[in-house]
Amino acid sequence: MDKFELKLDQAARAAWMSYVGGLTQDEIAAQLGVSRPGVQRLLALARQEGMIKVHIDHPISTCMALGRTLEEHFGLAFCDVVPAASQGVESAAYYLGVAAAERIGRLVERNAPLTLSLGSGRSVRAAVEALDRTERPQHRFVSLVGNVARDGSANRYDAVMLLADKIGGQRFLLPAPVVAESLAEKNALLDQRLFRAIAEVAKASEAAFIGVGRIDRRATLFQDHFISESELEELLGLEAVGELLGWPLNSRGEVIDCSITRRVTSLPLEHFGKHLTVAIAGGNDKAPAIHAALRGGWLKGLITDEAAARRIVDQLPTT
Amino acid sequence: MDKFELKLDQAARAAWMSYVGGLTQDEIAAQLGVSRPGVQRLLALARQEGMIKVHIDHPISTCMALGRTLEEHFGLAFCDVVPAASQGVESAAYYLGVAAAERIGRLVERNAPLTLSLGSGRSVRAAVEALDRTERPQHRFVSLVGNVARDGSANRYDAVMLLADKIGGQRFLLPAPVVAESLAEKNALLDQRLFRAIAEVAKASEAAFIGVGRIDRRATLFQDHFISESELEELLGLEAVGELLGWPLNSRGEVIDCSITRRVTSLPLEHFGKHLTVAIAGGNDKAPAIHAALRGGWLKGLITDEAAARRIVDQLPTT
DNA sequence: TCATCAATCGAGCAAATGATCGTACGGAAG
DNA sequence: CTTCCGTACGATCATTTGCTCGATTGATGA
Repeated sequence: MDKFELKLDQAARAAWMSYVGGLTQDEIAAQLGVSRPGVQRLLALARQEGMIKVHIDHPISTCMALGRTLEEHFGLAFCDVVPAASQGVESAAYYLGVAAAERIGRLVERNAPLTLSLGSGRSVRAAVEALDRTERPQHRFVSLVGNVARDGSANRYDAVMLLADKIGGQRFLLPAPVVAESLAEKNALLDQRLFRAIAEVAKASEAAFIGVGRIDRRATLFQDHFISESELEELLGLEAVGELLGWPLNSRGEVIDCSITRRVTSLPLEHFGKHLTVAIAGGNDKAPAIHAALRGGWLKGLITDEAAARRIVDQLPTT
Repeated sequence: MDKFELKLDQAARAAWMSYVGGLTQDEIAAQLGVSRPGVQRLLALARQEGMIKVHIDHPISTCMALGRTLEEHFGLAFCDVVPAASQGVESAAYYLGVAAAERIGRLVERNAPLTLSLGSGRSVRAAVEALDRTERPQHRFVSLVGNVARDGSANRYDAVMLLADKIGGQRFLLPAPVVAESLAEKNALLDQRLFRAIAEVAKASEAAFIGVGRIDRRATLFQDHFISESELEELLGLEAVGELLGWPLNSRGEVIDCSITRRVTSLPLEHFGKHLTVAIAGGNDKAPAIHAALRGGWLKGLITDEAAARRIVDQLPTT
């Protein structure tokens, strides 16, 4: 056992004494024969290494009720609703990420090989960041959207690399922009053998965790220059309210046919009919986009927050 | 939803924000619109109601190694070793109780009807106290030792009542002292229809969680006046080192035949051959008694602490 | 309607925790 | 063997949490 493993062992013991035994850091220090700040560091290490699993074993009724309503109305396999965070976009993504990590964790813990696909987005990334490490080299992870921005840099919200690092599986990335410059460029990309091979892996995946994009000036598609200002206006003019994997949707959840749609390089949404397609998205501002995705019937699972869930539920026809 | 349920809901939300979201109590107070001490009270309520489940997802190597050694040497289905507590008997029982509650919880969570039997003892009681509530009215819980002390009061360490309250199952208590005043009294008790009915339920149980008693002046049998001082000396003279369900054992784990043994009203240990019989006991002083029970082959599972485990392992023949 | 009692609240204080900074130690390289 | 760099430690300080006590509010009974 090397030094780091000894450290982890001691951190586990300190964590056990603190969280289970209810001892103070001073008490633990006395028993382990280290200083009080040393115990503090051991506990911090235990938290950082993801050893401490906290589960709140009591449903929050309002979140549960919202989730049940959305499951029933849209025929979802599940809908997890986390408490709303009112402190900024990062912490909202973190809450969603923790809940999503629990779902992803349950899928990847099995031994039979699994092919899992990921979209992009801040919440999808947060989910992978919140996921604990494990060793399942038999699994495969594949990107559903291109991981290259228009300037050639990697997509900042792509998480397949990190997921494969954590779980040890094979990784399949799309070296392409989500929206091509032209129809010719898109066709050239789709014709590439690498592209077709990755598309086949994606089609074979059992589950997909994806974000939901909004269509406004803060949309990633616009901010990362995949579409121009005039194209944004075109989408808004066609009443686009959101996007899934780059495909723009109107409020009924229909993919809008326009010049942008023809240049999207992602696998068409129709291919995901048999997948467990799970969206990870929340926030008041995202509610219209999430609602559209639900109405379009593209989703089998949803991980959202209270703010978005409430806003969607408020707009459902009453029965 | 009544006021207490609203309170529990709010406590769950505060707990989620604190333990999962990592927010401070001031931050939670701002979001929930209550005072900071109010949040502190909500978190205290959440802890008191057992909503917060903490699991340390990393083994402590020394505990694990001791457990594996004892499993292999004595052919146990499992051996859980918790870190030693050095702060007094109550906290040692608490550590053992938490680990045992996890095992009991896994058994009772199933839906198929289960019959579970319990011995008595401080650690058995601590296990039931640490167990979370659930609703399984189809289960049955039965006492393995009489729940009546010599003066007619209820056994202070009997936990079947509490267990049945928490899980909602049927309860079968033995209205008898663990050691009768005389052989005639014992025979009269065993002849009672109620007694025989409860004994049949106990025989039908799949698992039994029992304590291990010591034989010295601090033994419960002596302190609660089931045996006299001269009888204690008799047991010590016969080299009794421990007891299971009132049955005294020598260091080889054999039940000692003597005047006390003939008056014990519990089900004889031979009846438990096919049960998952799990002892919950720890502490340096209990090590000889636990070791005797192991050598006698009476146990299929053990939940102990590091101090006891190390002392037993140190006495095993080396190979 | 008023008085009393119980429950809950928040201010404030003590205890516990989280983090920073200066120092020391160990290992590696020259 | 010496020097330098990186890591870890403990003292100390700032922040957070746990708890107590006095005050307030609400409910119940006369």
